[in-house]
Amino acid sequence: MSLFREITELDKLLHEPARLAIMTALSNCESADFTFLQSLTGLSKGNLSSHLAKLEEAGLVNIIKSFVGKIPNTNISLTEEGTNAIEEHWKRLDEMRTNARLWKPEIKTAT
Amino acid sequence: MSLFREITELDKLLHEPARLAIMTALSNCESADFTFLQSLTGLSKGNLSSHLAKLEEAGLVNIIKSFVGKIPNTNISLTEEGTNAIEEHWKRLDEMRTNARLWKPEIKTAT
DNA sequence: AACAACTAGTTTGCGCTGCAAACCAGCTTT
DNA sequence: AAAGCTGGTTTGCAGCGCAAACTAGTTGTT
Repeated sequence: MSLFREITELDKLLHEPARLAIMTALSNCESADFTFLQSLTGLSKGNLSSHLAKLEEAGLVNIIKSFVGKIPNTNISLTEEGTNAIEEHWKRLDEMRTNARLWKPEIKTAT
Repeated sequence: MSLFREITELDKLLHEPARLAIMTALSNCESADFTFLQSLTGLSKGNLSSHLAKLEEAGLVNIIKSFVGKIPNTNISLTEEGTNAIEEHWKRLDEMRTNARLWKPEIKTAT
């Protein structure tokens, strides 16, 4: 029961599909640049930009802007906090599902 | 890459934490009543009511109202469509994660 | 040199949605 | 008979995600 209640406390910041994809991707590489994430997720530049801004504000990602030759480049990586957060998030999702699977297939009432 | 794009096509109706919890719960029992779902999820009656209304509108759950003695009782179960939808949703989440895990831990660029 | 088109993003505006709070109807206890 | 349960529904608004518009600089093209 209690494991289920946790799902309603899931961090919306991480659970939003676009950001879940971004964070999951970042958790499996050292870093990625803006354009890579854009083609990975299929998001528009605008959406990606604002999602990244939110993740940065929350302290979950580091965003480093530089120039590669003459061309601006935005490199994104997880902070330690971000790494922990996305790991924890997937753990909660797993727990919810496996917890439900332990049920007997009966009719559930409140009493 | 393509598996990742799917995440941005995740059904928002199902992905919302409260509804994900409701649907996952229902997928592991024959049916459940309103009060059971409320204590399971910790949602207020108001929220639960409107979430269920949306799921019903979408044809994902059946809602049967009756009286148990003198007390009204609302019983909720998945439709076949609902059963398929939640199963498919979890499958997509799994695919995203496992796909990311296959990556080499390098720096990802667009080129 | 001037102009169009492209790269790499950011900002803005609005429609939708989830949530809390208010409300409703009937039952029950005092 | 009134206060307080149970079992919900409706309402209002704040916040969010998205598309479109915009910014800033680079690379052809003529």
